[in-house]
Amino acid sequence: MAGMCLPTPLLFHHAHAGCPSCGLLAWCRPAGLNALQTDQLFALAEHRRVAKRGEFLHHAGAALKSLHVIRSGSVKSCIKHEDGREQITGISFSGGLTGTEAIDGGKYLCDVVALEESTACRVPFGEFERLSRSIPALQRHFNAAMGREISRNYGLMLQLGSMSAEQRVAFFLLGLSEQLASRGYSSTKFNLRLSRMEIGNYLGLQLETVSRVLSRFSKDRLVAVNHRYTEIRNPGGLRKLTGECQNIRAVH
Amino acid sequence: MAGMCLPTPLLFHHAHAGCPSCGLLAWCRPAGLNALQTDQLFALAEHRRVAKRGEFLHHAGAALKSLHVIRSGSVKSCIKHEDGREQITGISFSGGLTGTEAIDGGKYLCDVVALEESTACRVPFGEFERLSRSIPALQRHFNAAMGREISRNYGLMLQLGSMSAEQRVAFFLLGLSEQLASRGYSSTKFNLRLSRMEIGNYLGLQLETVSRVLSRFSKDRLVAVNHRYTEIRNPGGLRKLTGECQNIRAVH
DNA sequence: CGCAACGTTGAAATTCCTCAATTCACGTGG
DNA sequence: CCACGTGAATTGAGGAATTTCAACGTTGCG
Repeated sequence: MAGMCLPTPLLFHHAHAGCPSCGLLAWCRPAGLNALQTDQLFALAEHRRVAKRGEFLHHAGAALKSLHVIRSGSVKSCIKHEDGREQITGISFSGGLTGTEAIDGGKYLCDVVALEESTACRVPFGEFERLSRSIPALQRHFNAAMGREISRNYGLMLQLGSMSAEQRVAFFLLGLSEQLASRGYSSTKFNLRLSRMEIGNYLGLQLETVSRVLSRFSKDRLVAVNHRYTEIRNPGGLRKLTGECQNIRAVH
Repeated sequence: MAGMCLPTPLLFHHAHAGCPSCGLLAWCRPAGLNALQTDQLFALAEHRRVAKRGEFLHHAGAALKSLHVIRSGSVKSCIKHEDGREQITGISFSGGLTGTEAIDGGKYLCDVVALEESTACRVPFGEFERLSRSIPALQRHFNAAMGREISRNYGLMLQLGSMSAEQRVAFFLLGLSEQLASRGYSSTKFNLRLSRMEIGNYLGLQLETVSRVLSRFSKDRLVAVNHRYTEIRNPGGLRKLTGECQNIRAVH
């Protein structure tokens, strides 16, 4: 893991209406907010928080102050045990929301770490909650985002609970592909931002198993893999492996 | 599986202030609502929906109309695949909230099925959402409940991802014990409401494995098991097995 | 009583993990 | 520019844990 554990004093830029490809905007666009409401939400947030690979958006155990909406790049969320073991619980791309697991207890349960050069919008939760009361569409959208997180995890549990190594990896690749496609990237060719170990951790497998499965897929012409560069050659074949469970996404 | 798939016309009683041990009350009590607000919430809900073992609170795929707060008994939530496989994603007792996974897509993803004679309060989601805007404490509490669901699933994922069969079963029993204790039941002696198969499904194990692990625990005097009647004899021993991860609960 | 569902137990098969050796990519410093 | 070290990835072999298949006992219900 490249992550270093320093408190990270990151760069912030303050809100301005012209933030064209803002993650927060991407996040709230589906909410159907009008211009005024969008401005209100914008005024709340600190925009363009920049994090290099391995830097933390927040640490597990810290008091919940803000949620983060990913603007660009990608992050992983992971729970840490006292005994040092770690479990990746999610991977978020632009438009993704992190920190919701902290709302109940008031403390983050997860470390959230950038997987590459990434930017995020930081939304103070208290003020956000207050604002969302006066904007029904925002509240609605927020509830939906929480619900999405819940249902996503259900899918993941299905995976971890009852799928073979091959199925998990196939599922993972397809989910990634779908995610990237919905963000406007190629759905068939991409660079993995995760090491074999991280993938294994996410899927409940050992890194060697991940590697072996990828090799097998490679041999069967389902994918072409060169270290982290990945090309999906036969999505249908992968999908057949997973047993037609495409209705539940693996990656958010 | 005992569940039968008929549309279930269940009994309903309408709200009255004197519903003394109401699940909805249990749910909203921590929210710190005043008498008037409690009345408003009460007026919204249909109370004491009765379901016998195997009956459905709602079916996967149906449009989200209501959330349910469990009042007594227990229910399981499960996702179903097209290919027939099923995965239990949660078990809820009194005070538990179900249906949140439907908020995003507007459709329930889960079947919610009574594990025993149970009662629930049915809360129409649209009206609830509206009411919660005018009662900050309620909104807060609802967000917390959603967050709890999310963090609970993280714990479950940790379990499914990287724990041995023994650890999972130990974890499961301890979680159950803790849950029952917090509901005022004995924490050491209880009747499992789940078959071996259901437990296995929940934990990502085969039913035979569950049975074997329970036998082993029995031999080691960690528990005494007679079919579904279960007695925890040595909680410390179980806890040691799990590797001190008691901070994340397995059962809600 | 007899059937059906549940639970237990054993033995064989399989999957996945652990340990270990090797290669590859990449950055550093001589 | 090349040697070197480091971390990531691949591959193999052996072993452990879990699943699968199968037999059998128990319980409850029609």
